[in-house]
Amino acid sequence: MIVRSTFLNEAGPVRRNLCAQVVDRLGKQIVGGTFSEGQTIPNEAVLGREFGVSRSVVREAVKQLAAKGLVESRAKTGTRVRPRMFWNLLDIDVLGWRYATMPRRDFFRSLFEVRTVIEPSAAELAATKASDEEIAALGKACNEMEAADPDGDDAIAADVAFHRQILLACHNELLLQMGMLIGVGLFTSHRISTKSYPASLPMHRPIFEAIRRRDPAAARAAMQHLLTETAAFIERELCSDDHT
Amino acid sequence: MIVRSTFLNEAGPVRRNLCAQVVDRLGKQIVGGTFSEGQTIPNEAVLGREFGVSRSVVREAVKQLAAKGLVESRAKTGTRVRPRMFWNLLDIDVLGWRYATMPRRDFFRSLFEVRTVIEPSAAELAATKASDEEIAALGKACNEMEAADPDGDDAIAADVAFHRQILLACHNELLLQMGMLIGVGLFTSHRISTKSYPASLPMHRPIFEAIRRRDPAAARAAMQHLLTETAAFIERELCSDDHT
DNA sequence: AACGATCATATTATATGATAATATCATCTA
DNA sequence: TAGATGATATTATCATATAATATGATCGTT
Repeated sequence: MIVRSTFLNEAGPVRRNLCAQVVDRLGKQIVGGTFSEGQTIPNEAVLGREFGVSRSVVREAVKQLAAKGLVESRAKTGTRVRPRMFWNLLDIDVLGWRYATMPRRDFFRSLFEVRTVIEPSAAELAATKASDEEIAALGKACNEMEAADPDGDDAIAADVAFHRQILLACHNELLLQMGMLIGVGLFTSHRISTKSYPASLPMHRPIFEAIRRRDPAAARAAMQHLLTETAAFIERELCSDDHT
Repeated sequence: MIVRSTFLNEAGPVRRNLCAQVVDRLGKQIVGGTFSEGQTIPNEAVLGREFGVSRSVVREAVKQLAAKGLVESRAKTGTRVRPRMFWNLLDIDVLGWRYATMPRRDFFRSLFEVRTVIEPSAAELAATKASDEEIAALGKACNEMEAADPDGDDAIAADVAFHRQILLACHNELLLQMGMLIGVGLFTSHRISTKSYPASLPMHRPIFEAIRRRDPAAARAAMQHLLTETAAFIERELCSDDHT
């Protein structure tokens, strides 16, 4: 049942520890709602049988999920799912599981709200603090966006790189990491709505130009514009598509 | 050497698992710089002897640290500290360890930069989306801030509650969790600079009033004002104090 | 000498089984 | 009914053994 991925070193789903696999599967189940809040999940021995691994592996996996705030284990009581409120959504895994199981529309709205909070301010900050090298890198990212095949993976990568470079220019590690969360969201976006890329593409260069001119207000405005327009575009697309 | 905290149920340092203790101690060491980037930490057996616990406990702890991005373990190679860039700073533990070992001035600047990015936008958003109940709660938090003894713990708690309530009113789980990170920072702030509380207190009510009037622009401006002034106040205080 | 294959070794990865700690629940007693 | 007591299930910790695997050494070939 379990694929011993140890033996597949090729392309496929990255070669990983059994423990990591269990974390992933259990995590998905919990975030996906197989077990509801407050419910106790099967005990370690049962999970071990279910996943085809030893109790030690299950334990290590459960500990990791506990560190992510998903569950809490206590002797005799068992391990129970903590209220969603305590889930560490800023954990990249949790976020991924969440994005994967969320209704599309909710996902987009939530993502763009966060982007709207962070990115315009970040652009403003970057216009103040960016070094010449960072500005050059941003220009390069801009070029790569324009050069990439809109339907290929390079396009996504270039888009993510552009936004990441702005955060990088803020010289603030916390902001940078928040940006990486947004990056995860962007990847998910692209996978769902391919048409938004060509639409948003021309709005990127003005952001770069503003930052290069060291014009914070213009940078903020340009980023704000990009986000507003892109959000509206995707909203329309979702409307015409279906009503998931 | 190790205190079996299982036996002390009193006030003291919260009763916790051995595993959690090891996570905490090892985590602090790593973030604090006892081991530098790329360096391999002692193997599981040695760490076990050092902390006075079995290898299994060390393993579970190391797995958790790996989940936080601090280390990476591979067979034969051992467990090595990952580059700081990969550390999951958005993890509440990592952030705490980091704040504790950072120079004060850097800490404050970084914190206020993040707050300036998030909170004005959040205030704006809250003015749009807050429910009547949430506005009432915000008002209550405001009253409690004004009523609290400026030197007591209640003051900090009320301050954190106020800012948290604004994030809560945004109805966005990601923003809320980012806010909780700021909360951790606020606690640290208060512990270092007690004098900033009375200074910032009168700037809170205008924020509440703006949100109650559903005036997004005013809410943003009021929050911006609070942050700018408080940051300046603390900067001055640090200057006159010492040069850590 | 340079290079590649092979093997020894150290370390983590996984498995297994035993004991301790502890929260829940039923039962008993006042 | 309330409180104490004990049985029980489950996690917490420990100890030990085996497997997998990456590093570095050794050796042989060119």
